[in-house]
Amino acid sequence: MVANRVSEVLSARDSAACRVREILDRVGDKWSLTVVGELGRGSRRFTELKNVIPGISQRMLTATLRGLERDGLVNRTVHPVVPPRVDYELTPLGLTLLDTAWALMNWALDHIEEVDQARIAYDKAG
Amino acid sequence: MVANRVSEVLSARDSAACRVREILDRVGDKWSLTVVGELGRGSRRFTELKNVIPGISQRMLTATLRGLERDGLVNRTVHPVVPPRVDYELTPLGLTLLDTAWALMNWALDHIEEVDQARIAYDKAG
DNA sequence: TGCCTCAGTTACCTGGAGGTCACCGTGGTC
DNA sequence: GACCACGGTGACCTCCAGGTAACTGAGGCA
Repeated sequence: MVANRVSEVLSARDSAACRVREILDRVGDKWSLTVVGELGRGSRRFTELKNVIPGISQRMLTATLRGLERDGLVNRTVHPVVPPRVDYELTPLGLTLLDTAWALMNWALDHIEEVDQARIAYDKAG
Repeated sequence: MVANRVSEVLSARDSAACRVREILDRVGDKWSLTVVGELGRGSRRFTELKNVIPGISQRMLTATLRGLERDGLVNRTVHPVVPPRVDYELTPLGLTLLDTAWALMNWALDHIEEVDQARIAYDKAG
């Protein structure tokens, strides 16, 4: 994932921004929070996720789910049937992350328009 | 910044995860939140930021600050003196983002250790 | 016999984030 | 006349996140 890119230098720093970067390293990649958001609605199969998340490739869905599983945010349950059936669901830890993601979402809902306006103004002033 | 990488496809989606991605596209790059965090402590000059943020290059600090300014999160004040003096500070909008970043930070403080443990366990299980 | 589904894995390739380094103008100081 | 601080800008390069496409294996079904 995006991880480790930053941690090198910043691990020494103990500030708020540093802590924020640690989670961004873990879930700030292209698909993690999207997947967590979808799993927030309930348990999902691999192919269900693939179909419901537009644009995600099979490879990236696998990689994202592995990353989330590794971080203890998602449980992977394999049913030994054929064709294979694999269910994914949020762990309790994953649910707490979902809550925090909602805080982010609320900020977005409240302020994204302001940001867009600022962009337009900035670009017009150029 | 990281922006526009995702927006293409996901702009159609109206889910929580999508909204979260919008902000991650804006502030999820390598340095933005670190800079916002530092500016949360008060107004800073360009060189002050460069010195206090370990590892950031001049080019990236400039780019990051421009991005934040463009998004209306940071104010840039140029004092026409020599040598130049430029002050950066959070706008009110930037302050609201800082609050949200703190929510993220608190999640990190509370759960990063769990995540680390999960990683170790996952890697050991292979 | 051959094709289907599901859940991947692997090889290969590309775009762009971000790093390094050199350069700029201005005016004070030595 | 040379060097410094400050706040940049631009050329160049590297690395890797993430995309595409082909392949896998096991059993059901026709």
